[in-house]
Amino acid sequence: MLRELNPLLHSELRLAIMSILISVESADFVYLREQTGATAGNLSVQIDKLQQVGYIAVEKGFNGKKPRTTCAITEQGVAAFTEYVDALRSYIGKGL
Amino acid sequence: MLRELNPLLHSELRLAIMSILISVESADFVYLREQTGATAGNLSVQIDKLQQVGYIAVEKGFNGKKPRTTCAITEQGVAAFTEYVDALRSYIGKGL
DNA sequence: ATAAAGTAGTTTATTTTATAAACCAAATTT
DNA sequence: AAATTTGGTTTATAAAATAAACTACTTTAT
Repeated sequence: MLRELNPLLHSELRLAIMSILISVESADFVYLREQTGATAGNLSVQIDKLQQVGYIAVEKGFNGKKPRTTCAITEQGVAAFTEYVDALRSYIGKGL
Repeated sequence: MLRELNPLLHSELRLAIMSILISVESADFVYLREQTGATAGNLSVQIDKLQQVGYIAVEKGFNGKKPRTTCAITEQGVAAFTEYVDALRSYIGKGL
């Protein structure tokens, strides 16, 4: 009846990152920090985790002279996110 | 855009407890343990937390000679749960 | 009657996670 | 050239989740 919630996605910040990336092709570190309101440290850690499990792809390059970290969701990430959302349904019912 | 998720409800087990209690008038400890698959220790702790913030009411009585802990969601709990679900929508899109 | 096992939990300890604080390197501003 | 800002990472601390151990009975078997 109640499905299991992927603990990697069941975290406000990681969920926010995924939620943004699923609708946006790609986003850089600064944009994600602004949109989520997270501290840079926390964001850095959580991006790392999502990358390590293959839910997002991270590219480090430069924007002129400034470092620039760009993130994009992967196929695996889309699948995991979709399943997470589906599992959530078992908790919150249709009516709500 | 992305709403904040009540951290008290953003926990798989506490969410499960609330999800069950919102549709059931009342449920006892054993039923909750069975339905959630949680260990008794974890369940005990999380029930305590939900009670301390007033989201559920806990009654300790006896069923014959056996101790019996009964839980029910409160009005506050319903409100909090409803708002949590609403906030979730900002992360997962219309699909829900 | 008593030892063994089961029920219904709570408390304490351990592990995991999240968050914040401190730091680094380079670029920009004053 | 000092101070500040940008774009992060690393390390330390706080908070959570989980498991293990324990309490206090009750039931069953011997």
